[in-house]
Amino acid sequence: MHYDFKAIEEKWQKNWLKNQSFRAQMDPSRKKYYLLEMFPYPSGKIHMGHVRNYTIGDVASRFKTLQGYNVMHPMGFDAFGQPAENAAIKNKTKPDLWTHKCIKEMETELKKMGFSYDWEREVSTCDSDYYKWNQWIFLRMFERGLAYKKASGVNWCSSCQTTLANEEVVDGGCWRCHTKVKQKDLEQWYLKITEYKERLLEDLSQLQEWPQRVLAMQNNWIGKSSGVDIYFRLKDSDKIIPVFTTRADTIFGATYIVLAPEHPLVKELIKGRPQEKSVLAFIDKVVQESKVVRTASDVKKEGVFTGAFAINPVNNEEVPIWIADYVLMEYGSGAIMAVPTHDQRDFLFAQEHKLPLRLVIMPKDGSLRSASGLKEAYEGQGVQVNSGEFNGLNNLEAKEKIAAWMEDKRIGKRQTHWRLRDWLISRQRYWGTPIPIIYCPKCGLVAVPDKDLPVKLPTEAPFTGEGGSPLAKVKEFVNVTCPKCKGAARRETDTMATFFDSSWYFLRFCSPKFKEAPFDLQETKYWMVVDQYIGGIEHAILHLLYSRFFTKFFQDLKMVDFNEPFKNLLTQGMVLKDGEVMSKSRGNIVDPDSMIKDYGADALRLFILFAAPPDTELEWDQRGLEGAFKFLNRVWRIQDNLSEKPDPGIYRALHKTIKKVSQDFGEFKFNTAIAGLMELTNAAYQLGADRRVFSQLVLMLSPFVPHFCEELWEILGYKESIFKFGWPQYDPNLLLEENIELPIQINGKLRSKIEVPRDISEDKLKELVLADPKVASWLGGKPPKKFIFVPQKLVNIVV
RNA sequence: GGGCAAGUGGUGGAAUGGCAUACACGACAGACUUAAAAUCUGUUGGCCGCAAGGUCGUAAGGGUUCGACUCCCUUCUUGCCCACCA
Repeated sequence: MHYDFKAIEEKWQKNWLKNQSFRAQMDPSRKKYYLLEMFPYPSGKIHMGHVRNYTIGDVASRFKTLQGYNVMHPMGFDAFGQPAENAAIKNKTKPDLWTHKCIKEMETELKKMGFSYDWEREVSTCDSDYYKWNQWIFLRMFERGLAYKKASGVNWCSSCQTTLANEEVVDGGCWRCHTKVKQKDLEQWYLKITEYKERLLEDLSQLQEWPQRVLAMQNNWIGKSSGVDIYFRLKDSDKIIPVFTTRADTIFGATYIVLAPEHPLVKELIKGRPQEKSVLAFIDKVVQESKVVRTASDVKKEGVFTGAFAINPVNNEEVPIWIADYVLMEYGSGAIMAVPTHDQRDFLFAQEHKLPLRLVIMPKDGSLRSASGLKEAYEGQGVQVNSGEFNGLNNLEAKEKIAAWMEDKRIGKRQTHWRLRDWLISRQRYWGTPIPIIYCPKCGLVAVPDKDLPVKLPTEAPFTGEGGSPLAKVKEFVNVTCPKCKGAARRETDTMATFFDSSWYFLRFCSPKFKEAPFDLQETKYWMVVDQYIGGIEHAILHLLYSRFFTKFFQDLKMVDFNEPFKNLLTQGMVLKDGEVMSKSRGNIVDPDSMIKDYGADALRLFILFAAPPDTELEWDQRGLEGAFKFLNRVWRIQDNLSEKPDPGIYRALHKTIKKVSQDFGEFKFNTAIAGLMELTNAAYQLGADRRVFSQLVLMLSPFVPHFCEELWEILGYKESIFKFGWPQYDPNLLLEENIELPIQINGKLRSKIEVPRDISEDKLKELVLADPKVASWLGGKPPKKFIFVPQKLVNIVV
């Protein structure tokens, strides 16, 4: 028979709710711990990824509670977004009703897992109490010029008359009707995150506890790149074309330059030339192409000659000016110098269009002496050749010297470019936060006054997934009076990207019901920063970058007094089945709910933590879950066999386990912590255990399997919840053994073992070891060459 | 193309310079049982050997070291992220 997990789990879930066991209150006399897991999109059902993420968080939270911290562990819902619109269309309901129904269902599922959330702090981003503050924050950014409007290209489906997210472009076509997706210019709202690029980059160095991988990804995304803008002059003109390069050392090998099709100088360059028509046709073709298609990696580089020439300022050579689709207007200066000998892309382009090559860097091994017969670009280091006064220099050295020389002669300037772009937040969708702006024919762009917030999302809107922004069709919403001149005006009908909502929710959790501002200064002073943040690697870039950006913005407004929101970050690994990511489309989902039904939430929690360390992939194994369940039953049965006088060895085992498990907890090594507790359980079977030893075992298990342990704790006679007790301490004296067993190696290979007093002297040990018959036979009568003794570790003899 | 991880028994994994394979799953055997399940107790990296023991062994190759799964170099493979970024 197994323990009655169903009754026990229900009993304690009710008990925790009734006693508000996880209610967190500000208390300056106690040390706080803010533990946060990335809040979910309310799809209705939790999946194994959620179970893993939230179990890791729950265990850490309960451990910190036992350690005596004042723990805040909140939960909420990232409730705006397109899936609700799609589901509403499909199920003929409203996004509002559908979302709230899903939230209810998801709360129930989370409670069934026994997670220790403070439900009093719950927030949903789709509630006007929350999104009001999105609008408020947006207006503060608008006032400072950090929220601004500009025309930009979007993916456009001319058949559905709607914009498409990049994910909705499938093989260059609309996901719904397969019409070829085009690029269309629309006026869109942006946030000027680029204003914070230096701080976002520099402050990464403060985030010592973040995974290297995430730091590297953020670093790449921000993409600081140092190089030189070189000023090419247009032939027979005073016009200057700056080109950006990180390889100034190759400037003498530039045999042509290439402009982006959108480059403002292009039209002027080609005017009246025989090439004008064909160039314009090419530009038309490229510009219309959606960005998704244009930047697809397998596309061949295409380009045309403009008929114009420019002058290379270092040697006054004439070089042809080309236009090609692989040069992007948004990066650098929208123009590049091409050095086919030392850049692979330029090399391929030059081959295709029969453009000349010139070697300027010679590898030191002499394997390459001229550009003829070159099969691919040489991108390695070497010595400068064909480079005027810089010949003979190492190219790395030359790179610096050439840059300085060009600045001197005013033909170039050192320049830093960034990959980071401003953040497009406009969405032509219904289910999101309305952007609080009014367009007045007289006053122009007018901010909605704070006192009129929130701008509420109308409950009804004709959203069909086609035909542009749904809010634009709601007359009562669109038609307003201008707050300034009281004349007729119209509202902005775009909504905000949902990443906006999630960029500050961790601050709202500190004071979720606060009415005067997005968050209460006193509360954030106490609770922030988030001590431990846990979530999926898929948010390594955007969500974390945006949250860091918002935090720095609040810091500038003096709304917070720190510059980074998340001290520690743990990115949990994915849950796999048969080596593949669990997903609906693959049809390899294991439903947590049915696992809870068969084995209980505690067994599920235990398995998912035991099967792999939190930050690596986890392979689902049904038999592993059964194993976890069997282990719990094994622990359960100890209570029937408690003995008054167990073998004293059990006490040493207990204290060893306390030490190991405490250490492992601190490093999030839950799998080895559980292994340690299994060993202690095995020892209890072999050596017997008394009530005290058993209690401590239960106490250490409680963060993993809380219902199970609360029940045993009560059976053991304790009157209060197990989580009101302290984490056990180990006695170092109990860990010391009189005699220890030392391995003896001969030439690094284990050959024998010897039992000696733990604090034995080297001389005494040597005597004993050399007398060992096995050692003697290996020595063969000769004295050892070397005798290495690592106290309390091992002995190694070299013969 | 760039970046970051990782590669250990039949399987998930442990050990981050000092006894390779902890813990678990699976398999095999024994006890209990009329029997099965459950439970308890053992055995379980390969090869040679009746055994004692020997020998090989952490993707491949090299190096550092008394000693390497662990550090360094080269190569291969897999996963993730970024990418016409000049």
